[in-house]
Amino acid sequence: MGKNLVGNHIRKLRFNHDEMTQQQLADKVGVTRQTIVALEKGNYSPSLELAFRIALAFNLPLEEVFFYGDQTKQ
Amino acid sequence: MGKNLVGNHIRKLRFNHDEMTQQQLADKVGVTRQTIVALEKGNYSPSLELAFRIALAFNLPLEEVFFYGDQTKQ
DNA sequence: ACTCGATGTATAGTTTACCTTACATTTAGT
DNA sequence: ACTAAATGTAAGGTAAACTATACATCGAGT
Repeated sequence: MGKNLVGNHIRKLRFNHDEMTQQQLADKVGVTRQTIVALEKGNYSPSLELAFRIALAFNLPLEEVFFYGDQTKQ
Repeated sequence: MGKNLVGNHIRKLRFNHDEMTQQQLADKVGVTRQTIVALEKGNYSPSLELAFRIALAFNLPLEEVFFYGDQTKQ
């Protein structure tokens, strides 16, 4: 119940990005698949450093992948 | 020795922002002064959530406060 | 029917972000 | 000279991010 205030579009972006799999994204940004799973599920939000690497993996600015202010909006 | 790849402009921004003190910024974003000190010194990078709150405190997009890719550049 | 890749879930362990407290140093004001 | 605000530094503790391993489920091919 971490009251996670940060959301993300990782799952959506993975599919827009040539059907990238969790494992492929994990490898690309240098974490384990478990971490990607947890982020997609919203279990916790990533470190800033990891957030930057994920944004880079999608060639997007960080704020188009992650957003502050509750929920699935935006 | 965290090999911190994320840098920030917090100290600079504090002075541009009506001479805001470490303590004032800490209060505004809901952490202790020690955390601000550590961030300014580059001891570690903040959580994504805290990064968002700090950017909000300066009324700037996150990527104008924090940057990825080594060093004092940018 | 069988295999295999992708995903979901769980548990235990390490690392690091952040807190608390405390004290020392510098600078400005009186 | 004294005080007080702002900053630097350090040590011990908690919580959350992340790893490692393991197993289970589901869908697509063959």
